[in-house]
Amino acid sequence: MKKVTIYEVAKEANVSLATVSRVINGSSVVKQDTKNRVEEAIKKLGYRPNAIAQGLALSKTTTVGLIIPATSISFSGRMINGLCDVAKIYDYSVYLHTITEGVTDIKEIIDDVIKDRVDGVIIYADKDLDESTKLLEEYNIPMVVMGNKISSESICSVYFDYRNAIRELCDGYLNKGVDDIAVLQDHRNDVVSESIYNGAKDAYAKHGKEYKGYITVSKDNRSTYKFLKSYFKTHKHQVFIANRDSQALAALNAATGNGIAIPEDMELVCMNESKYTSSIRPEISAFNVPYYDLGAISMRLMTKMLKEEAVEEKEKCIEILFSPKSTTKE
Amino acid sequence: MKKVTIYEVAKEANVSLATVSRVINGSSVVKQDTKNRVEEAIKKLGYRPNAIAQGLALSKTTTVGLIIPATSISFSGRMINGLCDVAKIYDYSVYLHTITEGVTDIKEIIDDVIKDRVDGVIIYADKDLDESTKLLEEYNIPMVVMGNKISSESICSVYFDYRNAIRELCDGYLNKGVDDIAVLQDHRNDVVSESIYNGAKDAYAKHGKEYKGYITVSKDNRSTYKFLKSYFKTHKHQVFIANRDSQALAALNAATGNGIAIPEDMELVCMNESKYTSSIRPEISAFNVPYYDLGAISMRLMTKMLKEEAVEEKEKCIEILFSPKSTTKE
DNA sequence: ATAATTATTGAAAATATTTTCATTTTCAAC
DNA sequence: GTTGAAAATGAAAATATTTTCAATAATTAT
Repeated sequence: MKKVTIYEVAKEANVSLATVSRVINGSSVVKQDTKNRVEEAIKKLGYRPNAIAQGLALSKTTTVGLIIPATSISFSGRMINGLCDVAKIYDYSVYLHTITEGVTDIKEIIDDVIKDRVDGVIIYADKDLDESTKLLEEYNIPMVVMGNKISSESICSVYFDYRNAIRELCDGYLNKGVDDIAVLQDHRNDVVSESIYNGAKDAYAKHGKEYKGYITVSKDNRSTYKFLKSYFKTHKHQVFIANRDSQALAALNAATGNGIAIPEDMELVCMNESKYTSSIRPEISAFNVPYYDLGAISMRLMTKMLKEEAVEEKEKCIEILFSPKSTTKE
Repeated sequence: MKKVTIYEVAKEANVSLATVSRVINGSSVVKQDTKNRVEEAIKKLGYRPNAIAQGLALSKTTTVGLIIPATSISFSGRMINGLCDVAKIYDYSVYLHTITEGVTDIKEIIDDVIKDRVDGVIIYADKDLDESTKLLEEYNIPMVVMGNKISSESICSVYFDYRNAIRELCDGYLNKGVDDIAVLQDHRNDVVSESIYNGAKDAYAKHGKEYKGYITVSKDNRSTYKFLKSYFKTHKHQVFIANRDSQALAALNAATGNGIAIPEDMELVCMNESKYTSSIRPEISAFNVPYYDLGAISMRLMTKMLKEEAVEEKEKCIEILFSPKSTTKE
């Protein structure tokens, strides 16, 4: 229908394309008088710059590709939100690509982002990076990895300090003489599990003990409950730490179902506070994991890489805070 | 660094740009022999088409803009997943834009998608559409609305049949003589709340009764629990229906905390089954809301609109299925 | 073998912008 | 009123593709 280009604007304002372009891009050299004329013409004709043509002319698209495992979206909505908010501030558009484990060929996604000529790629990877991301380095496409400590010439990373969080938690318990601490994990073999394991080990080592309280279950929640229901028939711990909120729910229900009172008989701690961990009773302790910040910081880092501002630290470790159950007062 | 264009490929294969373009786009007219030569050249040089230049030449970007309220991401991860999966099949790229209520100016997002020259826009809107989306119609940009029954010349919509779901649920109870059915809702005034209300009203009307069991609370979960904890001190219902899974959790905990046994004293039903509703005990009944399908169907509809295939129905209502608690066997 | 037809290929224009470099205008200083 | 410098502007090339239309090559029918 109506298709207004810079050319029409130029004609309307009686100037050249170059001048219109200068006005659009806020170049300082153009005279106030002509600037006004151009701006009027733009408004009158309803002109809107064409990002595609700009992208072609500049060989730069002000877009970034966000690659995220489908399963992570549910618990990382705030991360996406933070990322998008910051992208908006710096005028970047975000391409979204989801990975379905065992189905998606990551190589295809990489092909896509290269084809779309994104300026940078942000990827959520709680495991080692896929081989195909190497291609991005070859193409000199800056990359930010979220959720994992990985870095190289063109890669920055932002991740949570689970290790320290659980180290301090365990240390606190050990100081009080509480040393039967169990950690529940699914067998995903991700970096969070690993950090948690290492953090606990650290704390035990500090106290001259060996850590053995690691319990592994399937990642399916229904079977988590099932497993724990029978597990708690024969086991009881002083402290029980669950990674995901749904696992904490399962643990809570399985424990109370077996007559184990929370927190009297067993303290339950969840590594990821959520609206679910805060809408159950008895209240449980949880760590507040600032996902919004993860996304926001990652995107900010990306803009720095793209604008070639100084990146003071290529690896940003975000602290996660223990929020004891008392924060949720009735 | 290395920047291979169609021009280099042409030179390498000893053909013209036009021929390379034809090979890339799978045109049938090109001779097998030259086709092979071109394909070899492409592989040898590692050529990758530039979507930006294609976009400019074709005035069509094979991209769609996805606009979604930030708060919806957490419960609609599968929707995004379904949408992206289908987008991938049809070779569309997805731009993601999040709305933070009270903060984001939707007009700016619309400006962005127009600037990016997306071919279509898919928006999750559980309320009426923002005025600024009118601009998309002016620009003839096809639109699919998810979560709300809205349609016009250039707008299709896909939504869940909450109304019928709850109508049948209530009807079933009323048939058994159970008529004290309470519905818990936050005061978001969205289309889901409205459907639920209307569905209940329908059922009661069918039985010649007036529906009055509507309970409204704030949307903050902590206060939901708080509210219900005191509510259940003085009230008790035969059936209690919560919309969101977190509300169901709060209700479950508040009820049992007041000595109301679920399901013996009161049946609890959640309109949105999730991994949370299935990891709690006692088990509660819930509706399985196929979010993946919502996204997938919406995207498929979009591709139809963009390829100008026949769109047989502009409004697609997706059935949601009751999955009684017994499905989660221990 | 030749004309007619069909299949294949290439040249050039079109897509909407930015940017370099050259030109023109403005304005102060002489 | 020149001159010179600085400020403002414009012409044209560059960005990487697709597509139309014309030209050439191959094939078929005569």
